[in-house]
Amino acid sequence: MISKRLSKLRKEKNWSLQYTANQLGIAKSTYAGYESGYRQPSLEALKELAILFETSVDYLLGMTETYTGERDTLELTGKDILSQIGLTIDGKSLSQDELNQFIAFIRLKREMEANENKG
Amino acid sequence: MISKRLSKLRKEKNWSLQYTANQLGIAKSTYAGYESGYRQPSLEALKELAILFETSVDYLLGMTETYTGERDTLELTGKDILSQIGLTIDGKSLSQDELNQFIAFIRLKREMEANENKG
DNA sequence: AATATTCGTACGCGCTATGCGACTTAATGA
DNA sequence: TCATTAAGTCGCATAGCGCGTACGAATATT
Repeated sequence: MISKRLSKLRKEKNWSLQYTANQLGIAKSTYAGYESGYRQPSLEALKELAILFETSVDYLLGMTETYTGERDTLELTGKDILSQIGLTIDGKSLSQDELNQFIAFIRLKREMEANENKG
Repeated sequence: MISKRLSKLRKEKNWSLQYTANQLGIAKSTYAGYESGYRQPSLEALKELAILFETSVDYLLGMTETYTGERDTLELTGKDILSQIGLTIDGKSLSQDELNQFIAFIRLKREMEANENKG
């Protein structure tokens, strides 16, 4: 069950086994074992998988059919978001300027990916 | 994390280790190992635990309800930060991949600014 | 065309740690 | 007092996790 869902999720993102394994910090053969059903991930690896694929552990294990779990979410484009919650990187707080640049960066990246998928 | 939650759930139901193990069809020492943190359940056992305690696997693993509203700052380089709080841009959730790129981007930007100040 | 790189798949090995039964200790009741 | 139940710990056998490695096929690079 978990193997099929992992395979499905990875292919949806057009990721290779090697790239996915790199993201997780594990060997390619290890991740490949998860997808083939030859291996089962440890609990720690399982959590990492859910985070990487933006889904829930319950979904990976086939406990639920719904894609995502119900985690608290924070919309970064929200007005005055930094006054609600301070965001830091390496202990140094993020400026609104930096956040705006990031949002623009992600929007551009997503747009480019969307164009790539067109062919 | 999982050990604490199991212990809490079992005590809420006033179940003994033996009774709980019987419900799961495993040895008492095995289940006791889960609660003490000495052992980790297999994925199959994990699912059974979630069913028995009428909860989710994500809760047992601490993927949900770990984010407390008390926190006023969020360190983005924190491990498994996205398991604590989902970040979205334009409603679409941010992947760990994208977050890593952002962190690298900000670090580079800060480094360049530091060099500019040198002269 | 020849070579190099990337992809998915599979195998063997070392070693961790899982699951079990047996044992101990403490608390409760007949 | 003895029996019963609960909780906790330990040693052992072995299942299986994670890794490196290697293969054929497909794609990219020269």
